[in-house]
Amino acid sequence: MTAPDPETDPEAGTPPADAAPARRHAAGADPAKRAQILEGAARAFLEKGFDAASMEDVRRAAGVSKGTIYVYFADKVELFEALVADKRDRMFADVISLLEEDLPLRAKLTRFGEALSRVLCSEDVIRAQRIVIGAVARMPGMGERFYRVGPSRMHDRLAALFEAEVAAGRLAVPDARMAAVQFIELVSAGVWRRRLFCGPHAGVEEAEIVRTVASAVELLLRAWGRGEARQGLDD
Amino acid sequence: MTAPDPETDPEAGTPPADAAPARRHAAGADPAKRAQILEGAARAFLEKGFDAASMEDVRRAAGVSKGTIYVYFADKVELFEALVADKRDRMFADVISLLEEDLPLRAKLTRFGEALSRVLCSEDVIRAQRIVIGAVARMPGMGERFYRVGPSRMHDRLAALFEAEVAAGRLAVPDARMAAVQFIELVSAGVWRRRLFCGPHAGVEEAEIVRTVASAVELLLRAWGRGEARQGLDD
Amino acid sequence: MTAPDPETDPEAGTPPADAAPARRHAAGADPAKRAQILEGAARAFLEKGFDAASMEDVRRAAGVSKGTIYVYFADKVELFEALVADKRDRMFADVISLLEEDLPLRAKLTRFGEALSRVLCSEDVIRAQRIVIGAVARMPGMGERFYRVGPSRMHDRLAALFEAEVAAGRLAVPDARMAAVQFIELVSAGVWRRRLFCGPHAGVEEAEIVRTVASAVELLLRAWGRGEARQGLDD
Amino acid sequence: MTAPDPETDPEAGTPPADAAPARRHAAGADPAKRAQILEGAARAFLEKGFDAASMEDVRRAAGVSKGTIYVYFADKVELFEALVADKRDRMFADVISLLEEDLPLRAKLTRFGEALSRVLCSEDVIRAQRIVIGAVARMPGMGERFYRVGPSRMHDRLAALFEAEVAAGRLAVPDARMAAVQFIELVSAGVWRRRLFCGPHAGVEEAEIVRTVASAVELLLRAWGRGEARQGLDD
DNA sequence: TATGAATGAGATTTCATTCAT
DNA sequence: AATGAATGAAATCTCATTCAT
Repeated sequence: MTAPDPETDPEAGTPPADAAPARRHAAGADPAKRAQILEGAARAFLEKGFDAASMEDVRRAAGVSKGTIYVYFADKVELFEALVADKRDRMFADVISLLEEDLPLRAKLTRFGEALSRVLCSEDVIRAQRIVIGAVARMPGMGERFYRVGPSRMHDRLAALFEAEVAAGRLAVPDARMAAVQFIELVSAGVWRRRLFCGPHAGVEEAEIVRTVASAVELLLRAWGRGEARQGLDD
Repeated sequence: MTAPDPETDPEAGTPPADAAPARRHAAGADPAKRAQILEGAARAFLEKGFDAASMEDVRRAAGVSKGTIYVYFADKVELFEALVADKRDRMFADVISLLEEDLPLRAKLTRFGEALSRVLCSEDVIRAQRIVIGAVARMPGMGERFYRVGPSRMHDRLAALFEAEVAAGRLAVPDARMAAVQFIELVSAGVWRRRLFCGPHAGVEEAEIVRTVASAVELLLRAWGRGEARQGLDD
Repeated sequence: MTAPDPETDPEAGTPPADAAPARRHAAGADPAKRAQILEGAARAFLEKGFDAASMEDVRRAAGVSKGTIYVYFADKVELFEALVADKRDRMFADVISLLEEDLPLRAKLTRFGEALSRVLCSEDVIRAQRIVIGAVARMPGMGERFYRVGPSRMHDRLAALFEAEVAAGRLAVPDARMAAVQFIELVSAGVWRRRLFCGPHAGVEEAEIVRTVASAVELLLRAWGRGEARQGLDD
Repeated sequence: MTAPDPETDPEAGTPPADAAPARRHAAGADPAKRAQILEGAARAFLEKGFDAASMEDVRRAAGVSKGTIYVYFADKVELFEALVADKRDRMFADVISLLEEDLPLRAKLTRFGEALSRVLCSEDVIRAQRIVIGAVARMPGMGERFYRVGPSRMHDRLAALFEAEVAAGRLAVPDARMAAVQFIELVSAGVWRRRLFCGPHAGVEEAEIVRTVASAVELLLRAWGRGEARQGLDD
């Protein structure tokens, strides 16, 4: 389901780490060192951005030598792309899994919406998105992969859910994918975009997220909810 | 109404060109040359991004000498901020003015939504937004000003419109501002975010925008429309 | 006596200012404007040094346009050399004139020594000397002219005085010029060199100068004084 | 006695080269490379002066890359200050040591005076002094350190010697420090100052130095010498 | 003749990348 | 295989000088 996309998985092609209990890894093939570098890179890039962070910053944060970084990654761009690929997958998997839970529609949408909104608008993730967006001009492939693995996959899952609900007679959406896209937009309506452009506004956000998601759910159900899904809507 | 905010208007403070019938402009005060530099800067920055575009790129695109650029702008950051301030105001004013037109609600929302979505998702504006977002970490003020003059002002106008419609009995939204924020999010649902991360997908976008805006209007009216505003909704 | 050395007088060759009461001067020939530029240059160079002072600093201090400066002086170096030539002459003339006064030897040497030391060690003159010395590598002629017009001329005058005193039987120096050189060195012994390398030490200098000159006079007269010139020396 | 002043010793703080038997030096810690850079800097600065010599000149003279220079020295000023500190200490130590020799007063003063005068008036040292003096306005600390380590320390040593001679009945100076300052001024009387302002006058200097120092010694002893120290003075 | 906006060569400094150890 | 000192291209910015007005 979240099997690594060979095109985007930088580890593809390296011998399986456990093939032999070798004491020594081939050049650039020690997964622990690779992870260590990525961790340092994450710290350095998140703090300063892609251009402003120097390879020296990365080296210092990772605690390895510069030469080693270049054994594992061909250049700064490849390191950054690998880093994004790495974080990306982790980030979205958890949120998507919320859609698999067995809950009433309204509750499921609410939990999913809040989780997604919290993640997307958290300081670190906002910074990461800013950096990725800012780098799209120079690394177009990376942006597209990010979108495909993240938002786009989310749209697919949610659309499938909506189709099931339509089949079950609890929703009357004429276009499940459009509705899914709209819902995902609505759960961070006003918050995500603002956070992208503005610094964090001291702590107000959790309440805002709850309110925004509730409003998104209500808007959706009021427009397209049927049967039990309309319960509690003062019509 | 859209009078230039003195704090954000980069041209504010330059002596009026007609104070004296001087043929010669003061240093850094020739509006034509200033515009020429900004035009070159726009080309250079839009093509490569803030960091990747060098002042030499700007110079070449603008067709002036490096020294001249530094007569008009103290440094690269100031040049970029001036450029953003310059484009920003022009960009949003037109769209907002569509809300003043005398049209039925559904038509007005559709026209406004399409215009906004077209602007926000056009190649140049997307590039500009990517660069601004990518630069927020280093120039926080600029991002905030952009948001305030653009999206935020839009929210205000649309919320006012919704309140008037509520008073007129054509809408039943419980929270006009939330609804405004949601609508603005919906008119480019799925498109804006995708464009931020991905390159242009040759030509498909106009149709997508029309479809998306129509869906946004329907969702809103289906949920909160009253009286004549519900006409045409197959309930 | 202090007639302008044609080689060093930058005004040489310009038509006499009063030849005709012309309303308009030839290009670069208005002595008032020339003086105005030199005055501004003095302020700018004394404050920042030759390299650190920009022609813009000079222009601002002088209150003329850049173009005008270049009408009067071919380049920055020529301006500086003219400035030095200008100040130089004024500076030394007053001190030398003290040697012409009709006073007993001891008093004359004391007055002359103190005046010389005060001038040479005053903040502005120290700054000027630092700048000239620092510029010798690039403008060797200027340093030599400065030395010839200043210290060297001083040596000549004082040597002549000493010879007269020898003839009068009040001094027994075997080498009048050497004695003159020594005396001039002694009147600012320890002070001038220190001031060249160090910043001003709040106010202590006047007392130090008096003490130093007194000691210089005593040393000279104790070694070479004869007759009445030895009065007051506790032998 | 001439132990390096930690504040002014640029090599202080570098890890001892033998802490580990490492073949490889830490960044900016290879003394040979450091010396190579300083050597190049000396050539470049002595030839052109501080401002006129570019880092490119230094790089060329040193035969290293520009990046390497900036590994060893934070910027141009720090490089220059390190260079001055480096030469300064070497320069004065030798001369001062001459005062420790066991010789009759007259011979000791003569040898010391000639050595000092030769050093201070040699072409390279004169150039160095010009540059330091020219840079005092921008780097006041450096000028003061130069004076303290050089002339000022010299005054102290010589004053101590004079005091010992007074105690031994061979000198009757009323103020040993003043006499020391005077003597140091006298040994290069007329030469040092002239050299500061003027270029080298082919080879005449050695004879001039001998003559000047002899005259200085005679002046001092004639004024203040007692007992055996007066031998040879035709009174 | 005086002006000052424009010029562009050149200055200092940074940093992604390499390669001898 | 890992290291990190060295590299040098390229970036930003300054300023002496020119020339159209």
